[in-house]
Amino acid sequence: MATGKVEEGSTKKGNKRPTITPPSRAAAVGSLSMESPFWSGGLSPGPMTLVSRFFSDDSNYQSFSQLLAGAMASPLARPPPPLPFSGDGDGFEEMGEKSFGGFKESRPGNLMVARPPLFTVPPGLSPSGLLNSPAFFSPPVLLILIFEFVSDFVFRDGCWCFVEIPNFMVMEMGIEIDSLSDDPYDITTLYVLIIQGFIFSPSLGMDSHGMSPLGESPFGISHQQALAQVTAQAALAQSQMHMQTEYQPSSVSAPAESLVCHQSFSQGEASRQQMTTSSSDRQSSVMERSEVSHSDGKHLQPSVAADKPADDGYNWRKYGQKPIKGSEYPRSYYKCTHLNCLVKKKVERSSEGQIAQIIYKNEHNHEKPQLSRRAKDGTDVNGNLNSQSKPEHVFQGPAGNFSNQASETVPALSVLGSNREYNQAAPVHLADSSDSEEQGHADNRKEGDDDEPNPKRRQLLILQPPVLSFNASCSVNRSYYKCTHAGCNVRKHVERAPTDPKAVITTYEGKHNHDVPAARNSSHNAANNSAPQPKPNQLVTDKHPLLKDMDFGNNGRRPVLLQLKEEQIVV
DNA sequence: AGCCTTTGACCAGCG
DNA sequence: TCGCTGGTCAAAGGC
Repeated sequence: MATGKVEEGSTKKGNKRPTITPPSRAAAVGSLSMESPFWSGGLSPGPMTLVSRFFSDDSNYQSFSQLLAGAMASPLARPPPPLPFSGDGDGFEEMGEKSFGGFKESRPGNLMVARPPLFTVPPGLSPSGLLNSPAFFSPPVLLILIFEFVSDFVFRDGCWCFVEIPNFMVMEMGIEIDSLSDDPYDITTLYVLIIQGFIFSPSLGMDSHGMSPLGESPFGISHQQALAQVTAQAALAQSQMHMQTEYQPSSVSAPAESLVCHQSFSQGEASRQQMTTSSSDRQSSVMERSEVSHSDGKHLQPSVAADKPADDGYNWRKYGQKPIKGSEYPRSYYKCTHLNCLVKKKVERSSEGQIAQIIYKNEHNHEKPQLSRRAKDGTDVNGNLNSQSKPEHVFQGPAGNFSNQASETVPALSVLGSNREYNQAAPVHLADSSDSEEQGHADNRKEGDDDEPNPKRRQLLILQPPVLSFNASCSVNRSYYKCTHAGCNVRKHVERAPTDPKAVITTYEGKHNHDVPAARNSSHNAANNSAPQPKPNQLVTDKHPLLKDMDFGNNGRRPVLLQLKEEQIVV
């Protein structure tokens, strides 16, 4: 595949870190054509291929939207889904036909870059080069940018600009481009594949093996590797949901606490980054929330590479570690710090430093510690019911399965993260999977005693992009809304962020199948400034502490919120 | 001061 | 019995 090559750069520690060289213009030009090798062989390109194309410097193919356009125009493409909502004149309410690279594609009429860039890359630096920077983009930041606004890069006015594209297009692309089913999980997978291509490849690329069917990705990470990571993340989220079943209406989605929370990055590295003011601020706002510090140059790796295993809500004390043959990462042994609790867990990491497996022994004989006090004194103050870990829970990464077995296999990734393992455990909550802070943010939801995860909830968990879960403490101020439109099952879950009473985490479930009730638009919108146009099954964080300093240029154009009926649930 | 991590040593099981 | 590996202990040091 001639999309680009991976070069090696050196890190501060002397480790080689791949850098990305954008593919040649010639290679990218043809990508616009349906007859191009991009689509040749009847095989649709994988996400990494898309990403590589996306990073092309070719002026004729510089927009991610165009990639999407190509996907939309694929003969395999399904008809675009009906717009779930009408916009606010911002360009989502209309579908039009535009021509890109000589073919027509169906896309919103005003999808073109019409507003100031939301994110700007300094001139002379392409997104690929930008992402090559050790910590320019912390995963959470980029994920937020992408998931929150489903954005797009275009080269404009000498800068790479981060602009907005409709969410549904990406979803559609996810289905068509990668020949994935219309299973939302697959869609999510694609999401993350793409994003991970942006974010994680430079570090993961240190391991050059792993050729995807499409060839080695220009990011040094194979499709399978990325998929494995995504799978693991989703599985982790699922497992955590399973293990931490809360008192929560089954129909209400739960934040995927663990997914990205395991994403780790170096705060110190971040602080050294020289970037545009806006981006810097945005990043720092997130970085400050992350306790993860990777001074070893692995900052760009998935959170799972963090020193601490994914947060599971309990406090652990490491009591030993053993070197593993063939791996530079030792196996770590942890004990639950709760008095008389015999639960232990061992954490094994892959050759890349990712958590490959977490094995639990015994059951907790206590409630899950509550975040705020737990981190301080280790006291379990949880007044909530909690479920017990099954004896011998086995959390596995990419190779694991999600089934509930005697040896339960659950995703180790995140991520996420000690909260550095938004397998806070990766939030996508942005916490890191460390047992302190992240746990502090970790969900303190009550664990249920039903061993069988609610199917719907599981689906929602997977559906949610592993990005915006903040391990909110949901024990208080947990409000639920339901769209009152006949036949519309969209629900909204609003909860306050644990760290900032002004911050609200809004989770949408479902997709509106109707237009916005015009009469309600203005008033409701005014009353709910935290009501972005809901994206299907997407976690939307409104003025969350992690985002409050982030100005995405979305002011004044927030989509109106559909009428929702509040379902106050008192726990 | 308390908690945690690190790390070397010890012990047990297994081939 | 020996060597290897897994699991644990406990002292030392850091935060």
